Amino acid sequence: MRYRGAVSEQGDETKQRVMDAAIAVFSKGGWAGFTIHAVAKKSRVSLGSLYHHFGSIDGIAAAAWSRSLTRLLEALAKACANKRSARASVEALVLGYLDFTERHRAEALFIHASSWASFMPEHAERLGGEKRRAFMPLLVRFGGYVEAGELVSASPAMLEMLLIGPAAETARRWLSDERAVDLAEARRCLPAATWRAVRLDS
Amino acid sequence: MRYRGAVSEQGDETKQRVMDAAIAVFSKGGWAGFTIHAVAKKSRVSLGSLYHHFGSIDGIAAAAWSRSLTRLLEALAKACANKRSARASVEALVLGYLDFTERHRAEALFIHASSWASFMPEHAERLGGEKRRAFMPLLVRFGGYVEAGELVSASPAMLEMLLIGPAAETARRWLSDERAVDLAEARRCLPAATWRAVRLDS
DNA sequence: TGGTTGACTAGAATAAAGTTCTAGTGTCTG
DNA sequence: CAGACACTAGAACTTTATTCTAGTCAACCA
Repeated sequence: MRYRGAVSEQGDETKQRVMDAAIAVFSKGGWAGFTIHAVAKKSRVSLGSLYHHFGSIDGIAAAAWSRSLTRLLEALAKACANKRSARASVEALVLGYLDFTERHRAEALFIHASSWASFMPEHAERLGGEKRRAFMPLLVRFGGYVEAGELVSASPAMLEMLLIGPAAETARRWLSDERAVDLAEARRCLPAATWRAVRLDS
Repeated sequence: MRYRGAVSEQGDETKQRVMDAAIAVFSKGGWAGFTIHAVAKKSRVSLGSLYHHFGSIDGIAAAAWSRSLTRLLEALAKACANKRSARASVEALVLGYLDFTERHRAEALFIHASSWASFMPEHAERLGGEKRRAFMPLLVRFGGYVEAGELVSASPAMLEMLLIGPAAETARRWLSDERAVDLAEARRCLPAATWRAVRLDS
């Protein structure tokens, strides 16, 4: 009694376990340690299953990246969800990014270390689309503030750069060297600075 | 009559050619095509020489990354060099980043695609140090503006995030998909926005 | 109920990539 | 001139990614 539709629960569980293992393996040894054998061993899934589910080691990385990014964006959407003002939303977004980075270090590391341009063509396009879709709720929210004249008028893409640029750069640096950046200071400094960059009236 | 000090000109030329080849190879085929055999073929340097000069394929990537980053930071320093005001410096920095990205696409791609955390321990520490050193002139300049009360008071690291965060994020996006972001709009929008984020008095 | 199908698992065999090794060449230096 | 040194060369070897053959197991159906 294990079937439900075309894909079994067991297969799905296996996939989740593989992605968990991939992130753990990468987190411990970087690209150098990120081999399909290491992922197989860590997840206790055979090579055959790995290739059945993911097609290649890039496929594993792409799936794990995608899942991690989705989680990050969900966390950000949730962080802004109940905020009333544009300013509160912006600040919650920035803090949410920093929080996710600190609380889910391995996943954040994986997101930043493996930009989807690195997985070649086949994955790149699909992942780009997924990213765009996952970003939608945030774009809608902040697009609304632009319409309402509370944020600078700019294309969604530009707004995104201004909103997450400093937080993303900070996350990157912290992930590659925790001493390089003080997250506590970032939490104090970045939300207001980001707000200054995007608010409409000075 | 080819010697000058401990290292020959010929060896140095070879190294440069290898780094050029590495960047070209990566630019064309991403990580998937980035093999030591491909770099050897493209640069027309033998495997023996490659390993003599760089030690490993990671060593090649690290050297190319380091050289590219140095060039970027030199371009940024130059862009700010003759600017008098804090605002002009900030705006020149942002525009310089976007210009470098567009004019040296392959190198910019390499910088962003291979964050030094990816090359494991041995390279990571050295590269971190090199980056910090190369950043020095900019930190001094902008640190001066902080002292003078023209920029928000923040640690050098925080200031760096605010200054290059949005431009770096924009570069990343443009490099992975040129349609995703409009560089012309970025040039219009980011300098002023970055300035708003870092200027002291509102 | 017993055979067929399809998702999934398993790991040996193979192909591809990274690294090491031995053997040079040519130049400088004592 | 002889030894040391920087560099070049590519074959041999090792490690890693991928493919292939051979299963197991649950659902479905004649």
